[in-house]
This record gives sequence, C-alpha cells and structure tokens, in this order.
Amino acid sequence: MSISNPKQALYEQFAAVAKALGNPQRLELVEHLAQGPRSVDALASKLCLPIANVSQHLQAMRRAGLVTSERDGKFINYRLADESVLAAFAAIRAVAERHSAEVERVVRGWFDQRDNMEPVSREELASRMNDGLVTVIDVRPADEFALAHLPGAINLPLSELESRLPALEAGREIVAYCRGPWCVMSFEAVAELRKRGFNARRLEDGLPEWKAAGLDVEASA
Amino acid sequence: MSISNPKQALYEQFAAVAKALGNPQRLELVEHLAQGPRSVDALASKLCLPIANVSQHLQAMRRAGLVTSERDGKFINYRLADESVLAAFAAIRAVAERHSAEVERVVRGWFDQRDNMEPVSREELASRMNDGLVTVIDVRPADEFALAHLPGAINLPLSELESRLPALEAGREIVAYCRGPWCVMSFEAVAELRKRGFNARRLEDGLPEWKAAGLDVEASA
DNA sequence: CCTACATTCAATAATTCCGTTGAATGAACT
DNA sequence: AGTTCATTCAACGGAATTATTGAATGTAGG
Repeated sequence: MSISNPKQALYEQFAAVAKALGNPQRLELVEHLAQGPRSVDALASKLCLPIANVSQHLQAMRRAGLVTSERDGKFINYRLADESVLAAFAAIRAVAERHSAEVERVVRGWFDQRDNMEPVSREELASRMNDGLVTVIDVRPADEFALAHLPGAINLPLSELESRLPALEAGREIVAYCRGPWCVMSFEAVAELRKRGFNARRLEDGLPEWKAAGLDVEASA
Repeated sequence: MSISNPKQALYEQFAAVAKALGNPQRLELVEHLAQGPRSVDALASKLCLPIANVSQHLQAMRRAGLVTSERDGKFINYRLADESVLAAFAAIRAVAERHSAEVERVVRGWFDQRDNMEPVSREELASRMNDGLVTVIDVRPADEFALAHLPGAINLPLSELESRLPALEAGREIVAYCRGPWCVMSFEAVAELRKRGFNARRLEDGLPEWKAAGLDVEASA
C-alpha cells in the first residue's frame, strides 16, 4: 500500500475499483441500487442477508467510489455514484458472457427450447410500444415499479404472476423485463408465460439500461 | 461454489471476472497484453516480477476468460481474449477517474502547471496528422514499437529521450503517446520535453485504443 | 430523559488470495 | 539420451476478504 511509485499507485486505484466489483453480493447490490436509492435495511431484506453484512459491503463500495450515501432521518440511503458504475458492471458482464460456458449453461437451464428465446432489443420494443402492438409487463416487486417503470407497463410481480394471469389478453405479444440483462425474474416470468401458452419474450436489458439510454420512464404517484 | 441457485451462479461468474481484474499486477499485465501477445517470460521481465508469479497471474486470468494462451515452440504466448477485456479495463478506469482523488493527485504530481496539460484526443490528433502539423513520438520500448505504432510516429523510448532530443525540431508541436491512457511513460516524456522548452502534449489514449477505434497502425519489418 | 430503531463498529473465525521457493514438466537442440 | 530453457506445479506462510456476532452510535419520537 506504499505510495512510492506513482505508476503502481494508479494501478492500485484501478484494482480497488475492480476488487469492489469482485464479489457476487456486491454485484447484486449494484443491480438493486441501479433501480434507485435504497436504505441498508431495504437492501438487506431484498437480498436476504444480515444487515451488518450489507452495511459492510456498502462501505467497501463507498471506499472504492462505487456508491455514495446520504442520511435521511433514521435511514441512510445509498445510491450509485454515477452512470460509469453501471457501465463498468455491463462491461464485466460482457466479458463473462463471451467467455463463460457457465453463463450459457445457466440461461439454457431456463429454456429447454432454445429457439425464439432471443430477447427483444430496446429499439425494437420502443417502436412496437409506439404502435401499441405489445403488452409490457414489469415483473419486479411493486415498490421498485412504483419508483420508475417503462411507460405503459403493467406491474406483475413474479410472486403474483400465476394468480393474475387471467388479466392478460391471450394471443397478444407480451414482453417482460425486470432489473437488468441477467436478472432472473424476467427469465422465470417468460418461462412461466410460455408454459401457459402465451407469446412472451424478454426485454434484452432492464430498467436501468432503458433509463441510461435516455428513453422515457414513468413513475407512480 | 455451489451451483444450486442459478441467480447466484451468474453473479459468481461476473464476480470472477471482476476479481481477476482486481489486482494491480494483473491490470498491468492487461495493459502490456493490450500491446500484443507476449510470452510469460517477456511479461515477467517487463514488469520486473518473478516468472512463477506472472505465470500464476496469467493462469488466473485465463480461468476468468480474460486471456488465452497458445504454445509457440518453447514459449507460451498469452493474448487478451477479445476487445471486451480492454473495454472492461477502460470502464473500471473511468470509475476510478471520477471518484478517486488519488488518481488526480498522481497526475498533478507530474505537472506543476496544470494549464494546457490537457491531452490531445484521438480525433484531433488524426486530423492534425493528416495536415502534417505535428510530430508524433512513441515513447514505448523499441520492441513494442516494432509490433505496431501510429503511422508516421517516431520511436523515442523514454530511456533514450534525453540523448535523442536534438533530433526534434524545436517549435513544432509534439504529441507523445504510449501504452494507454494512464501509462506513465507519456506523462514523463511530456514533462521532460516541456522542461526543455518543447511544445509537447500527450495523446489521450494509447496504442490499443487507437487500434480499437479502427484507425490505421503501422508495423516495422 | 428514555425508548425504538437504523446503522455502524469491533472482534472473531473460516476462507481465499498472494508472493516465494524449489522441484517437475515439456519442447527444442546437440 | 542428455541438456537447456520456458513454463507450470506444489507447498508454504503471511495478508486480505468474508460472514457472523454482539455491542456501540446516532437519530426520531414520546
């Protein structure tokens, strides 16, 4: 940790950032924070982890400059430091996608039939939405939906999907999305919907990427 | 390492990639490999590290899918797996640049005067080169220069810079580049040239970024 | 002031990571 | 076959990371 050599000091800074991203739990925290600011407590219950554990991870990420925190009454809200953090996450994901047979394997585990599991791109969805050709469902929990969602999307949390299936118009194309490209909820939703005979596909990305691309989002009152 | 939960399995894959980048020495290896394929031995002597150490780092990176290796006679050449690795490195660098006061501090250590230390962008340099207005110097060691360099650049390794200064036309604008945006050699070169009264600036990026942008490179015979 | 509650801190143990050492492998050359 | 040389392997110790526990801090509200 000596600062003698400036070149080494630089690499250590860069490595510190990568190291802060080098943990599955912290990556999951990033994905949740990409939906919007959250308190330690809220994150802990989403991830089903001890609060102290989450707190420490968040502090580690703060030290590396990934997140910032702000007190709000009794709570402390963490948020992503800036868009570059999400970009870094995406870049790492891209490396993993190209290499890792494991990633492929996981995805295939969801779909026996690999045909037409291709996700819908942002651009494609945006144009279909304009034409009113598609029902967009947001499978995230209601609280995340309330903060921001795609315009016109209906909230159908995974836990309630089965019971609320009758509300969906059969035959109409359905596109499901959730937190991000590898958030498993939309995979599960599409698998479930297909099993029931719906014409369902997945949005390639999640809400954060949609927002980052400068497209409109809606918020509930 | 259990594969029970697919969501967790994904995050672990992603984390593994980030972890492989989360070490200063490995990042330096990435930067060198970005110049072109190298043997373990060549990398070890560039970084001044024990060979076994470098070998292990490279194997860790190979496990994470960052590099691939190929035997060539007695040597084993490692190379970056694909461009996405360099993109991930750049993304991490970007996070560090936004946050880290330390990064700022290091850069300022080189320049007392902060004015006109702004780097030249790729686009700007490309157009000036077309107009023949600028002398481009490549301050990397001769072997790296030989593999690939900017068209028309002259090789002036940092170690020989002082002795070969007379070869430079005074008054003409000089742009120096090296391995990448934070490779310190070009910082040092510019500082030295300025001290001698030359009108010198740094290219914002290094050779790998130039190549990745699809611009032309030259190679020596 | 006292309580409730969100968060952080401190201390611990289990695990993993890192660098070093010296031996083993494997290809090229004599 | 035997030698040389690049690389890898195996094993060790020290350092850092991680999850867990329980206590401490600090804010809000009665």
